[in-house]
Amino acid sequence: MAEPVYLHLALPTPLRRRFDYLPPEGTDPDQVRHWPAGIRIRVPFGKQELIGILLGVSDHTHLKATQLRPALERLDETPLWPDELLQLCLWAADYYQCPVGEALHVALPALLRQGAPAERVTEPVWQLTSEGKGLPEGALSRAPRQAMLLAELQRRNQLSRADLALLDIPRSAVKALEDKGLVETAPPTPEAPTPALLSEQPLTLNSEQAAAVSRIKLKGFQVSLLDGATGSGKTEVYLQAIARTLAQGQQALVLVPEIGLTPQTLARFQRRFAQPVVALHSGMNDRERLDSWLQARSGRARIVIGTRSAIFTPLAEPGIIIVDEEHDGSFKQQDGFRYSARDLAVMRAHRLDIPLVLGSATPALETLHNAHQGRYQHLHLRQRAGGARPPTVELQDLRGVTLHEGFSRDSLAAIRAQIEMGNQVLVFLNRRGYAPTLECHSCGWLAECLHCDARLTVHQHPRHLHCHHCSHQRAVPRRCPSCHSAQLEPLGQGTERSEEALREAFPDVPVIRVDRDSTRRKNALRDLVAEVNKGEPCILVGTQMLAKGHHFADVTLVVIVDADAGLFSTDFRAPERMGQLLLQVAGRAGRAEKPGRVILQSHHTDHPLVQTLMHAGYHAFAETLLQERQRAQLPPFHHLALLRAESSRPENAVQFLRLALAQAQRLHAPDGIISYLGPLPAMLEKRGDRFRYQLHISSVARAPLQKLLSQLAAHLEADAFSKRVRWAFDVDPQDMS
DNA sequence: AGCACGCCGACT
DNA sequence: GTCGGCGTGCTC
Repeated sequence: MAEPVYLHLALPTPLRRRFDYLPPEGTDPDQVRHWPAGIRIRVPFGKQELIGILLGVSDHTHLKATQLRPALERLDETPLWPDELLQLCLWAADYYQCPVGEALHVALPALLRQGAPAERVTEPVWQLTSEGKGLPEGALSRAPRQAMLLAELQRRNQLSRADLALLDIPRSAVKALEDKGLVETAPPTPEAPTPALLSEQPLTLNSEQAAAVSRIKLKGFQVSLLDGATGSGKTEVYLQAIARTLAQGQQALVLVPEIGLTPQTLARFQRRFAQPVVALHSGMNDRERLDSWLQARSGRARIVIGTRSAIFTPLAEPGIIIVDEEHDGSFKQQDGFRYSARDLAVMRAHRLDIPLVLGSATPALETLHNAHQGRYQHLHLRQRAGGARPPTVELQDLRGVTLHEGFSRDSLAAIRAQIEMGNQVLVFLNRRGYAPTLECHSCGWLAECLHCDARLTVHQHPRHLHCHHCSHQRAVPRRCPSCHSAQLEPLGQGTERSEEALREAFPDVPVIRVDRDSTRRKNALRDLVAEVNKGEPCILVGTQMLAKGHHFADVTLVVIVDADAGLFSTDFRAPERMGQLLLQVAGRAGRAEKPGRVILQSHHTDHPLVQTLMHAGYHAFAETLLQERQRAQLPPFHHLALLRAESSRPENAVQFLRLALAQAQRLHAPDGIISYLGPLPAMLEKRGDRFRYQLHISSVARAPLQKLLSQLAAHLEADAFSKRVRWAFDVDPQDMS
């Protein structure tokens, strides 16, 4: 009789264990022995059924025969990931101290998690009818979406549903052309390789851009930091580096920040390359995401552009990875599997032995440090492409100055001057809503959230109080709940209030607010951006949504209402983020021939960090911060991990962390290598009725920290007390809140 | 995480 | 007399 054989599976549970099963009933053990890692297996689990990932097969198990149950079904013929990517996921689960099953789960498109077949469903495609082909160019000028569809079909013959989504062409436009008899559906033609590489001429590079492209390797591992101010033409460098990769028959993976994946970004790649481009982002439905994923895996898609989780896209012939705006916080997942897509990109490129480009105008301190250490190649783009001049930046000292709804008289005058000259103005304020809180003028009562340690934000459209931390909402009280006075006043500035104030001050120009609330509707942001890009004078008021991924060529003045947020935070990364955000916003001005001007309103104009940023620039600013980090033994000089715990009972979370600290100290006594801090309350101690605390573990070296975390995780999981709290590690935390 | 079991308060 | 609150325990 054949030796018994056991399946070792990763299951989507928070348990840090692998689960062993018997092969499904009726399978031949000698065949099962050859099942590859990375296929999905459906199994019974308690009273439920789960889909697990096969990690391996062996003739050993630590369990007794009575404890084992047979698996139900093998779901895949071939592994879902190439071995390279499965290994990367396993490495990441270990590095970020996340249960393997959860990590592998996050790395899969939703439909595959649910058991859908890993095959493309062949959908019909749209093509022109003979009547449609006869139409002259520039027809249907009164229906721009339909005209765009027509133009695309004339250029590319056929468009799939995914192509339409990528080009942002609504189904209504397709339907309209079908009804007119200009467009018809057809079965998809078998895939023919597109011979042409480019569908438009590349731009001429300036000397720095050309040098950058030539210094990016064609083959072999290399990390390049492409360090160039807004408008210096980083994207063109990416495009030309990608073109070389495509020319040698390989694919490109491009990661962009969450709100950076705009239709404009996609359109730029689509326009340039005659080869299939697919996107992967949160705005797509499950079917579209799976389709892009499968096209990347099969190698049909030659360029994959996606947000954070796209780092887990399988590629048939990977050739280059690009991470745009690499400093952006959205590359770090903030719950569950807390991975950094940028850091994993470095690891993946290394394991694939291919080049990686990290691009930013304001590189992360970690990245700059790596460049200084010679681990990354540092490529500078100092010239502004297209001859645009950098904006002039001036500080507006607010001390002792009368403010009109948050604006100084000088700022308002500057806005007026630009509007009168027919230009556009951008007002930046990183606070949505009307006012950050509601105060009783007679007794000092403040509107606070019942579920969090936070003030409620006043909103006017519609009028209500809103907690930005737990999404709790309440009506605005008419009288103070404490002293019954009617003198309740909104305190401080939000985007809604600035919008209102600017409308009153400038009744003749449109004031356009851009924040999460004003862009909730589908396509709202696109429509607002299109409106602004008509070039008519207007005032844009908005949050950091305005700072990323959008170009407003006619903006000549940027007013930053409050430059001080972040100077006095307890989060050690706050000043870095402040500097990056200010420069990103400032970069919106003066992109075209028109020179730009930036006004920074501040109560701390003589703060050394503000001074350095203003007068010496981002690199000197970053240098100062790096020196502070070194002195304070913070990242990137020391490595940091948090053990986070939360519970509806604060004493449970604190007690859990105390036990964890004691255990950690037994495993690795504090010495010159590892040190401990805490338990400390999180920045928002109570959030959504849960009390949150953290233990900081810092280490001079990676390896001992890694070893400690693995051992500690095993101990914690075995401890019965750990079941009373929600706990997780956050390795390389990006946000201390 | 799910999903069970298990023992104490306000309802038909 | 039951429905259901969430504490505790288990899942190959």
